[in-house]
Amino acid sequence: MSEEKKSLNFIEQIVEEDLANGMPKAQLKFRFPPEPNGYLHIGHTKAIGISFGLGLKYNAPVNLRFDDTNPEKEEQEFVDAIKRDIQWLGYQWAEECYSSDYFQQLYDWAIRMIQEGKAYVDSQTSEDMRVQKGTPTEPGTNSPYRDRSVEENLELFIGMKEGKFKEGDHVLRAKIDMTSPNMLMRDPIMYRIMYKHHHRTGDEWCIYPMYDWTHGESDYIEQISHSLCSLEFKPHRELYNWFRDHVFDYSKSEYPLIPKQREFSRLNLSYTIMSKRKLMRLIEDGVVAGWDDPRMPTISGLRRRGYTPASIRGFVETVGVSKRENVIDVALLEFKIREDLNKTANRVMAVLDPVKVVITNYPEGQEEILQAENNQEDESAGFREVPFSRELYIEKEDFREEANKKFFRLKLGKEVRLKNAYIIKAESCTKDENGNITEIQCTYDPLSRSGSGTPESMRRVKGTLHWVSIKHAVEAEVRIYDRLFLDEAPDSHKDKDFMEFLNSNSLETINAYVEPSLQSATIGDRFQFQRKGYFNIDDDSTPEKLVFNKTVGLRDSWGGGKK
RNA sequence: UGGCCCAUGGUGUAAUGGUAACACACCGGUUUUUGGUGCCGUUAUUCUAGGUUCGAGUCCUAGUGGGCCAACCA
Repeated sequence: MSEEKKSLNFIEQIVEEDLANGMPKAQLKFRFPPEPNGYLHIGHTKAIGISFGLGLKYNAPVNLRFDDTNPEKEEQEFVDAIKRDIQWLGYQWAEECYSSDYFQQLYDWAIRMIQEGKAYVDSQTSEDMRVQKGTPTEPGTNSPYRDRSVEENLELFIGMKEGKFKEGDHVLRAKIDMTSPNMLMRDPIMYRIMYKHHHRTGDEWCIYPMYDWTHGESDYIEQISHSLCSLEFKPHRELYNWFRDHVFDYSKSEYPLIPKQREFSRLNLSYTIMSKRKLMRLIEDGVVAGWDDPRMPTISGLRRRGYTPASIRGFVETVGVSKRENVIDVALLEFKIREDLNKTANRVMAVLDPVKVVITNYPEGQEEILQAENNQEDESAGFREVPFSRELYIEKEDFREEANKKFFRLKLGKEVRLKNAYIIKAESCTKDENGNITEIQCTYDPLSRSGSGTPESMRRVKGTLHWVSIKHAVEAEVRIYDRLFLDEAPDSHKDKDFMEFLNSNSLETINAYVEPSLQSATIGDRFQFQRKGYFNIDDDSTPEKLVFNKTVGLRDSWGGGKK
C-alpha cells in the first residue's frame, strides 16, 4: 500500500509548488517545440521525456508544436520524421500545432506594439546593427532609426509585409534597452524580410517572425503553463517575459493564463555528437548513410539499430534532470537496451566467424532435430527446433590447439558442451599451407544430449559453445557497428574539428551463418545471438538475403583471453 | 573588462538544516548447458576559505573552476 516516495526533480518541484500555491491542476499544460530542420536525436528524448512525462504524471495535455519560423531550413520531411519518432517512442500529443498558424495573430500584436511605441523599423545593414549592439562587456548604442514616428514605423512595417522591400532592407525591432547587460534585451529583432516558400504557409508571407517573438507567444496562445527548455535559453527568459507581459496586456480576456519558462541542462552522450548541424555534416560528407544510419544518435538511427522505445525511455528517466553540464556514459544506454532485450529477445545461434567441425563418430547422412529454449528469462517464450548433423560451424575463436585453464572452450583432447546438443571432444585438426585451421575433428558422446536426462547429459563441462549445422545453416549479412568517434567528447575541443575524431572502423560487414529458424524473421525482429550479443533485422533485409544489425554486444567479462 | 547559471565517487542523479543514498562503470566472489542473466561485496576530506547554527552537502560571503550570452538561427 505505502508507495515509496520517489524524489522529485527540480522541475516537478516547481510544478508542485505552483499547484500548492493555488494553480488548478486543470491548467497544467506542456509542449514539445521542435524546429523541423532535422531529425530528433537522443538528446531531444530528454526534453520529450520531461514534458511528455509531466503530461503523463499529471494527466495534462502536451502539445507538439513545430517551431517553423525559418523557411530557409525547414521541411515537411522533418515534420513527418519528428512525428514518426515521437509516436514510436510511445508518446501521444494533445494537439499538433505550428507556430506558423499564429503568424496573423503575431502580426496583429506587432502592429499594436508599434502603435504603442514598443517596436520600430530599423533600416541599418546587419553589419551596422551588429556593431551598434555592443558586446557582452560593452553596452550598445541606439539605432539612428530608433525614434521614427509611429506613423512611419507603421507604414514601413506594413510595406515590409506587402513585399515592397528587398530582403535585408528593414527589420522590426522591439524597443527595449540598448545598454542592458543582457544582449537579448538590446532591441531584439522581431521580424525580418524573407522571400522564401514556407512548407505550410506557402508564399503568403514575406516577413517571418524571429524565435523570441514567436516562441513565447505561441506558448501563450496555446495557454501552456510550463514552458521547459534547455539551459542556453536562460538569458532569453527575460525577453520571453517582456514580450509575454505586453501581449498579455492586449489579450488577457481571450488568453487569461501566462506561461513560465524554466530551463534544464541538455543531455550529452559520450563518444558522439548532439547537434543537428553536425549530424547533417556526417550525412553530407558521406560518413554515414543518412539520418537513420544505425550509427547515428538519432531516434531513427537507434530504432534501426535495434533499440526499443522502452529502453530509450528508461534511459532518459535514469539520467535525471538538473542544471549541471553533463556527459552521460554511453555504457548506460547500452545497459538499458541489454536490460530490456535480455528479458524480451529470443535466443538463437549464429556463427559470425566460422570454422568447420566434423563429428567423426556421428553417422554420415544422419540428422536430428533438437529442442532449444527460446528465452530462459521468459518461460512463456517456449521452444524451437534446431537441426543437428555431422558437420557444424563454430566460431574460430572458440577453438585452440592448446590453451591454459582459463580458456573454457574447445581445445585438443578436451571436452566442451554444444549448446542444446551434445558434449564433444576435439581429437585433431587440419590446417592449410599458411597454418590456418580449416577443420576440427571431434568425437561426441551419444548419451550426452541436452535434456535427455541421462547421467551423461548431466555431466558438467566447463565450456558451452554455440554452433550451426552446415547443411541447414542460412547465410546472412551481419553489420557490426562501433562508436562513430574515438574521443569521449568530440565536439568539446576548441582547437579541433569534431571530424578529426571519426572512427574509421565504425562499420564492419560480415557474412555469417545463422540457424534456419531465422529464415522467417522479418524486419525489426530482435534476437540474442547466444554468447555474441543482440541483433535485429535491418530494413534492407529480404527473405533471399537476411541482413542483421548488431544492436549491442553481450557484456564480456573474459575479454578474449588475450595474453 | 559586464550579466546570468552551475559545482556531491570514474559518469550521472538523490539526500528539501539532523547517520551522504541509488544507478551505470570498475574490481572481486557466487550461481549458471550463454565467460550472458541473477545474487553478494570493495571503492567518497560533498571545489576552497571564512561565516550563521546545538548541528551545513544544504543557508550567507568571497575565491576557484566550468558553462552560456555579441545569428536578419532555433
